[in-house]
Amino acid sequence: MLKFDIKHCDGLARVGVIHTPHGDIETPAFVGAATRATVKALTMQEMNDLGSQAILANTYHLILRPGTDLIKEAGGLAEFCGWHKPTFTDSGGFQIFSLPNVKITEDGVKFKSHIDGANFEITPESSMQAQWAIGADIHMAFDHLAKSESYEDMKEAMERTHRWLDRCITEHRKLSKSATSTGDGPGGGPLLSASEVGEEKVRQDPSRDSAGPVEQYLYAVVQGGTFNDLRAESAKYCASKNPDGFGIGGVFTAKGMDEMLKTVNSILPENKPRHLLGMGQEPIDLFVGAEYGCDTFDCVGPTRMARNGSLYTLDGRVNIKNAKYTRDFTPLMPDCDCECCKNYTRAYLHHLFKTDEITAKVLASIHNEHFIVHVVDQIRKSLKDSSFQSYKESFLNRYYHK
RNA sequence: GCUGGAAUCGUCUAGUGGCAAUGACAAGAGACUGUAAAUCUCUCGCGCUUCGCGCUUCGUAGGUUCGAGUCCUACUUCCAGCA
Repeated sequence: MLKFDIKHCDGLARVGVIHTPHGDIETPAFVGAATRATVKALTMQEMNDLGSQAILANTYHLILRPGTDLIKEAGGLAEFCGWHKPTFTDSGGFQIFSLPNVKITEDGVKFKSHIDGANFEITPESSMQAQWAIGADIHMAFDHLAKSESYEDMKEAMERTHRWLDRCITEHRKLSKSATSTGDGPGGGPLLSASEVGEEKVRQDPSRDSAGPVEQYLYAVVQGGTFNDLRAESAKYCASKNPDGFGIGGVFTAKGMDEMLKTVNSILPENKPRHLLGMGQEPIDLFVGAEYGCDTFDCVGPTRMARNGSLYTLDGRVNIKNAKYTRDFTPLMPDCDCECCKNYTRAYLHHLFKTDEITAKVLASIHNEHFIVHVVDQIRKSLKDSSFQSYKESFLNRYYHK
């Protein structure tokens, strides 16, 4: 079972530590989105330097390219991409449901690769197998996203997610048993990573289904959309299955999120970590998420917006491509201690974006990722010293110009 | 000097009698939440009461025509070939 220590509580909010085979995550924490085993525009060294504690890769993308067998052969995700800290994988459910022409059956989902049109099928079982081959520390159950916001569709998606969760858990246990019974010792204990076991040993053991750590963990995913009765039902069901932790999925805006999280996180067991899937583009998402009991977050927003020239500051987002920054020789954010703000001016960033230099996206991504990671770090600190409410109020007032 | 060819929005470009005028780039602005996203959208002659209306535009000046960026004449400039 995944070890999660809670150090401090304040209402639903909590400060804790998730102990993974690749190290600890101090929570609340923002997890970098490394969909294709890379945080776009950034090296793992840069991610480490800006303070990131963990990354999340995507099973769907890695199945298509380079293929999960290749990642297994490489020694698992951490070895493959050079990130020797905690890793998550998303199941691929969310991506597949956003593709056109998907065929959903009770068994699984048939779809065409967005790259070359090749036919694929992912089932709860195959998603688990793929995630074990990738070998991240924490896996997400393969869930079903609703095709619309309607109650009927949400209910259907939630119920299928629950049935699929049962299959995910069965398959996960099977794979876990297989991993622990093939020579690497039962459990191996925390902090026993593939690299510590020894690359050669891992690579030469064809009987293992995973090249990652011997212990890998599964989060159930809570669905139910904006309907609190469905959320409650989903949280109860997921909790009853006793997974290692929980993903909260299908959330797209901070509006109404507080009530939803109150419902869900009051039901989920307190002693297991909760990951709010896909939220964190807006600082308010992180404040509300942490306040109402979420421990980790991931979001593509910070790096995507960085690549598109929209940069976070304490006074709100700045579109650095705007003409008004041509002669602005001040740092993007004077109080920021990221590599970008410490060394470069707005005018320089503006120039790099206008000339479409790769460095523009690199520096912007360093800043945005650092900003969001840092906001969550500050939330954690403020919860520890009981200054959360005042920090939240002053930050949000300034950021959203209230 | 002769003979061809060319001149259209900041730049390049489409246009062959119904046109405020095509496309690209540049420029200006906006969007982005478990990444088919280094992507996408909007504006881009001027002015308004802006799902429309008015005005002024395709080197310059005339002409033909109901109507001209498009046809004719002259001129200006540029390009190519020949002297």
